[in-house]
Amino acid sequence: MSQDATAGHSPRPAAAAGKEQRVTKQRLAVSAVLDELPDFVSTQELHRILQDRGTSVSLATSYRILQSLADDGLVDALRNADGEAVYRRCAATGHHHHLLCRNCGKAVEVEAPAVEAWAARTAKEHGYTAVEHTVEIYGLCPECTARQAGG
Amino acid sequence: MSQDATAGHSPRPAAAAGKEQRVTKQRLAVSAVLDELPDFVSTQELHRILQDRGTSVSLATSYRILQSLADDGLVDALRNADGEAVYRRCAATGHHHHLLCRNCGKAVEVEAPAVEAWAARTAKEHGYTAVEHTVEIYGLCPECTARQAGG
DNA sequence: TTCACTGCAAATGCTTTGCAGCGCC
DNA sequence: GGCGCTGCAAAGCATTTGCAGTGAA
Repeated sequence: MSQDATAGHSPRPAAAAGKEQRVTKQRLAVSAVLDELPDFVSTQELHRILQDRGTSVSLATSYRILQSLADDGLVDALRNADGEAVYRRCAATGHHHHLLCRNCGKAVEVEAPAVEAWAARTAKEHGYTAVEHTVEIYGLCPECTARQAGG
Repeated sequence: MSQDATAGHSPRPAAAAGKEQRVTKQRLAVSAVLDELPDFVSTQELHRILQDRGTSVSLATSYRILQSLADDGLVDALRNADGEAVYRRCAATGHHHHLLCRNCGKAVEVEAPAVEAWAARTAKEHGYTAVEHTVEIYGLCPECTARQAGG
């Protein structure tokens, strides 16, 4: 269980060490994309988005910037089910979850106040702090359900 | 969107497919180790333990066996903070979720009847069928919380 | 006997790192 | 002008896969 700078929030004093953080266009580009995406993105995905915009940033640099941001607590970092590192801007603006069709991929955004409350309560019961959660619902959307029923 | 046998529980009918499961000494050895370990082990770790015991099993086979066990719902499978797949014998046989410490990896199994109900209701509202869901809560366990607060 | 399982090693894909040049401060 | 940042490509590592031999049923 080696645990270094991988996931999440290490509340660390900002600007404690002597290393300063330079403002480069690559860093701004990454930050801008994160601002616009409400959900977690993998580094690979973010890199692809940057390419689409023309603000191409090297893949290695994308990794470095995201790690650096996570290290400073400016973004949330965790792993998705595939084991990829995923990041999200820390501000919890419009937290929501997804209802996904496992056949056509269609996604519906859903809110889950009950789940939020449950997660918070459960975590507190066990003494856990700095809590965060992921919830995904997989199923067949109406169209795909009909298609499968039909034949 | 590859979400198959990765994290958590996919309630699937046991022994549904035509493939039978043969009882080999490798499979028994892996199963025996899992029985003795109360916590999550990575495949690499389990492989090392097997070597120490003399019941050496190939690394690739270890991967295959663990995946197969997880596929049959006989073990819990998820990812630790390093992105490694980790497995543990399923204490609770029923459907449940996890409360994970993002610092030390400690896991607590929790039940969430409210979440189950919410997921089912939400899916139905949107006309989704054959529903399944994943829920994970990440936070800092009491010990790690104290450690971080202290210094 | 049959065919799933196993072991080996090469392949895959995400992530990290060394090094030289560039640009922010 | 100094030094952190970037890009490139190769390295590193966990995990997967092809293939042929072995053993469970």
